Amino acid sequence: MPMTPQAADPWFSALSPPHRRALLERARVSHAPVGARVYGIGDPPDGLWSVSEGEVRLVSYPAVGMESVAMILGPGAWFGELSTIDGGPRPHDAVVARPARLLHVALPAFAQIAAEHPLIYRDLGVLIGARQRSALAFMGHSIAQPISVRLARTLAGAARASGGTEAQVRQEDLAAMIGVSRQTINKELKALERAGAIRLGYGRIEIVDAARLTRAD
Amino acid sequence: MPMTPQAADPWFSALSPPHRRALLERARVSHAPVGARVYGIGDPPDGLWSVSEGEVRLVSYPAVGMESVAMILGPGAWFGELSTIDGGPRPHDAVVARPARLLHVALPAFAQIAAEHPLIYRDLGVLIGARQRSALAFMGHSIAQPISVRLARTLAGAARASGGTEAQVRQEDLAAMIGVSRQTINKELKALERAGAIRLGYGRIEIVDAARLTRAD
DNA sequence: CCGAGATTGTCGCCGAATTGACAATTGGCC
DNA sequence: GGCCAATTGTCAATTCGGCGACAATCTCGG
Repeated sequence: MPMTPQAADPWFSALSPPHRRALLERARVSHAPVGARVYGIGDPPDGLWSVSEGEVRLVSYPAVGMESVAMILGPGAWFGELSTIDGGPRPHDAVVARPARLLHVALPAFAQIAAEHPLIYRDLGVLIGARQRSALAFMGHSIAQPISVRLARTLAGAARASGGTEAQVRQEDLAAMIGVSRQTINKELKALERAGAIRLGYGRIEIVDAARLTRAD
Repeated sequence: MPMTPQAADPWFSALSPPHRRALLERARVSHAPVGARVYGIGDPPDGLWSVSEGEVRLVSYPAVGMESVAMILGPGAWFGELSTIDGGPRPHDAVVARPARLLHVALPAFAQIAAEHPLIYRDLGVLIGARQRSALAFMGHSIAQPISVRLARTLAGAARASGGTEAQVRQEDLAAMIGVSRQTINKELKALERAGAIRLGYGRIEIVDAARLTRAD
């Protein structure tokens, strides 16, 4: 595990060296235990964040009493860019799912970076664009693809975020991400396990055969 | 109807005057008939566009033989920002739905603007951010809200895009936008009509009582 | 003015997913 | 080590929306 997992992130590693350096220099390190809320939905912006270690999840509440995990962020991922660029309220809760070391570029620090490197806004736009492309792909799937396919992609994504072959999610989380009931997810997962693609555990799912998983049939 | 409907667009009108001027100065006017494709899905970026008159729709194809209208753009709306900032392929087809006058800021022109006004990238990021917030809201609804609510919001949005109280969409388009069958949409529309919220026509839907429409129950 | 194609209105049947319920299993904590 | 809460596994009943089909209505172009 490298000292700077940010180097493994496609967005961050594509930045120009001065921009990379500026972000890292202005960032403060902090640690947060499981359950901590980095920021809450509706909060005013407080700058840009990155996960160095552990896991952060962006969750929203589409209806009262319902919780939906929108994104799982592992080491190297940057987040909080939307409110940072447009100044609007946070669209998600960001909660720590596994003990985390975080980088935080506070809003004044970001403003200083921007004053020195105005093109940092272009980078931020590219990051939002990447999120937008993910969102578009997700919407396409949710309308057109059967549950088995969506489940397979969600599983693969969750495992990739954690950087391994294991997704630490409850079946109920998967259900909320995809928008179906837990019972339906359980049935599909059992089918995937019978097919030898995954192995089911308590609060975690191990991916045994990634090829068979994504070749959803 | 003003000479520059762009002034009515919240994004464009919030730009700094120099940025506004730069975009308008570098833009070329063009006209396009119904059915014309401004750009196609997968195309390399060719710059930024805006609707001056008429209507453009962004459509995607989540599955073979399936067509889904993602967004309806009326006078004043700017589009094409995603590929312009990240250089990636177009995520949609942009097709003309009503005879249109368009503004086009070609990629080299945009590069010149950016060289002179680097902060234009911030504006572009804000525009993508607005789209991202819409997408997040949409995803929340599509998972959690009943069809009647999603239909009401989609109708309201379609009418607003056209700048009036009438949405020029086929029921089949609504079905594809929301992700249900045309028959289901028809049933819900009939219910809304009985409730006095809308009036149904051939290829168009008139909104009679916007309050009753959004107070979906 | 009229015909062809497009769009809407409405069946009934069927399959899939939700709901509600409950037992079995697991993991953490005192 | 043992208890409690959380999670998983599974069932039956029921509802909801999809699909195929077809008539009715509308629009547009010749």
